[in-house]
Amino acid sequence: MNDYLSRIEELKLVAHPARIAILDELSNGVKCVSDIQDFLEISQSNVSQHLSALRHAGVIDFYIDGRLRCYYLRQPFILDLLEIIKKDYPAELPGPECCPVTKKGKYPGKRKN
Amino acid sequence: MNDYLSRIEELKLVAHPARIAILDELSNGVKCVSDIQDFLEISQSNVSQHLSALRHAGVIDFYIDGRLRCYYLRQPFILDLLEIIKKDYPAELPGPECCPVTKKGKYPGKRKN
DNA sequence: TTCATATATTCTAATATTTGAATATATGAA
DNA sequence: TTCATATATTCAAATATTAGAATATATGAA
Repeated sequence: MNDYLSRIEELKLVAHPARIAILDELSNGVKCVSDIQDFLEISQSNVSQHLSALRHAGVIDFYIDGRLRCYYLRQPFILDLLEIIKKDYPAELPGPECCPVTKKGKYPGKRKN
Repeated sequence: MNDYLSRIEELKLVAHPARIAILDELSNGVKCVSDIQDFLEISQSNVSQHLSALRHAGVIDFYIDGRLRCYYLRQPFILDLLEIIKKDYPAELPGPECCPVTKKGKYPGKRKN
């Protein structure tokens, strides 16, 4: 229940184009900051800020190779998330029965009106 | 690509405890606003605002039964999202090889330092 | 009609997020 | 040492999100 809420927090943190792009890249393996910068069109400090936010949330982590920080994915949840972000879906779910023109129908719940 | 970005927008919109709770409830079938209010502990106008935001994004829709607005899920993507939000995951992914104490290792990328 | 119920909208204050600019730090090379 | 590279941090401005209060609207019942 608490875990459920923290997953929503994580979702919120991650729901950003640059962050998703970073995570998508990391899902293919370790990347250092400069390599991440190369395919993102944002400033160095901004890349760093995104990495920092993701790291503080435990979504990613890094190890060091000389001057390079080698970032990698830590949260398994992210892999599934990336997958469904890229998946194709039908335009919409089959709806409940209601008139397609007037959009009127019967409420199946117990509330009486 | 454009679709990919709009899915991230949708993710951002949806990454909120009340909205996830609403969508989770709707994933079990049609609900009218009052029934949604009953299990959420937020004001009527706030429920309405969340529903309005979700509807404008095409995530949900409604039909009418008298004074009731019967909301239902429209976006198939949301069902998969709800599923992974509730799924259990191992604490972390198997990391790349690096010293667990000093956190030092070799960068596998082509960048030379 | 009039009323009560169901729901939406508008406005506003509080708060959070995002970004760029400037600056700081750490490390390997010379 | 000194320097250049790789990366982080801090600050401030711009912007977006959230929630409550007040009010509006639509509908069925009386």
